[in-house]
Amino acid sequence: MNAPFPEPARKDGPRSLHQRILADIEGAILSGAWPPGTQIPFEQDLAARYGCSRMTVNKVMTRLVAAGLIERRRKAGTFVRHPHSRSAILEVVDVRREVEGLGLPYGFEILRRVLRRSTEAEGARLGLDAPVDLVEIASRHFAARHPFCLEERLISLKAVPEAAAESFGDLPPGAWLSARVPWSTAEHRIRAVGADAPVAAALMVPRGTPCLRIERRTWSAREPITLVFITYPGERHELVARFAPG
Amino acid sequence: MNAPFPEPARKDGPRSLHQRILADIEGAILSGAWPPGTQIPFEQDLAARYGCSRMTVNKVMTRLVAAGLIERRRKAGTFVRHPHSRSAILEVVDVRREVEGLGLPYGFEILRRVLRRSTEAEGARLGLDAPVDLVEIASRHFAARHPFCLEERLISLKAVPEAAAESFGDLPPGAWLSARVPWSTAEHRIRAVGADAPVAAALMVPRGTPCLRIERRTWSAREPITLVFITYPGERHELVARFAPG
DNA sequence: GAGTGGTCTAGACCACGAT
DNA sequence: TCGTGGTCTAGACCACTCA
Repeated sequence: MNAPFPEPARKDGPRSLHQRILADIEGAILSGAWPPGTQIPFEQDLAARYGCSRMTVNKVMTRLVAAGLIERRRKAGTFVRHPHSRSAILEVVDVRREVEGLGLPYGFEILRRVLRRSTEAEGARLGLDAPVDLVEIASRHFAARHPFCLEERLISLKAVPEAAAESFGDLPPGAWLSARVPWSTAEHRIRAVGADAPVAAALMVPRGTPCLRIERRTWSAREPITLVFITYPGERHELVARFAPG
Repeated sequence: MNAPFPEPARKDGPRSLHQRILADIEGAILSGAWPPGTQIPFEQDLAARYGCSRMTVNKVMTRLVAAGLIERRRKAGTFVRHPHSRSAILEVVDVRREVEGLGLPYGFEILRRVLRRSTEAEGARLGLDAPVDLVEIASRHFAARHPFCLEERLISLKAVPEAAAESFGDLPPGAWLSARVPWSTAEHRIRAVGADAPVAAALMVPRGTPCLRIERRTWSAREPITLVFITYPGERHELVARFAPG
């Protein structure tokens, strides 16, 4: 879990030294070259490597801590943080926590799991140039034995080959992915929809019931990882986000 | 538009010097003591004021720039930035831009405007200890002469006394507020709802139509500013947010 | 106890841009 | 032109925490 020095990112671009160091380290983390838990070289070593003073490296590290990409412990060193969310809107992907946060027992069930090639429409949604192999997983999350939400997910096997061999019997795909794959960008699209027949059946509500539907796409350095639709039944479910300006 | 030195925030708390400086300046901006456009004292003056080196002040300023609270121009100085949004989820409050971004002509109409005292339920929602005077405004936004969304808003006159005299005939309340009041925290709650009778009438859709409803609350340094519900009809409307980890 | 990060200094030179 | 921010140095001391 130790990292060598980061590969210099691009020769062009960054004017200042600390911007270059920042780009190198950020690149190593977001590309997956330094997966979560990796120990980053010490400030002194990085300073020597870049031929600069410790202060310059420290400024970069301070920014990375503020950005939530790394955590630091005195004497122990600096480590790549595990993926995390910044707002409740993002935490929705960990449905288990959401349910348990309500004080309800959590349940989980796989409805469908298929290995196949991406269709043209999916390729467009995922921003693909050419079709890729993927896993399609439909699953249901329960709270106190009642359907809580429906999850329909595609995982690109080009980005995450291990997903082909995973049954997701124990760990829901969202949690499995977030523990394994670092991501650089995510996009949410949130809509109100009326339940169509399959959704109504899965969630056990009348057809036409207003549902909150979240589409989430995740990339790692331009490579699409996953596309997921999560559908919550009825008017009770709320998505909450808190912000500060900047 | 020039600022004196910032008032020290609290005597307790912040351990390190640059944390104290950060808290002071951030406090001055978010409290409204330094409104947008205010010129902040020069680095050298702040360093002298706090009895520290310029480097220490600079570290704070760099963080404030990264946070988007200030902008800096060589030779000119450092200024408090005008309020801005970080994601499309926040930009939703400027419905006009949203509509014009679709290439459609924008329209706006006030349905109701009432000066009154807050009810108990509203006080709870706003996090008030005691009732306050407020303005209640219902308005409708149009795209290409079709109802685009319904806006139901409360503005606290304790936080924004000028709102009592404002008719909102020209400028929608959202735009009026964001140009005037700095905010420190906002909270969104997003739900799917079926249109009830008044909503169905205002948006000209059948009752029960799934609608996306956003509740947005905004505070300035613990003082509630506004509570607004925005309801979009049907399944076509999407809320989009893009994130990077950290 | 020793090594790490946390913080800070008192300078320095440069580039930009307002005047 | 020349004052401002942008960047960087080569040290320093301290506190925490792991071994």
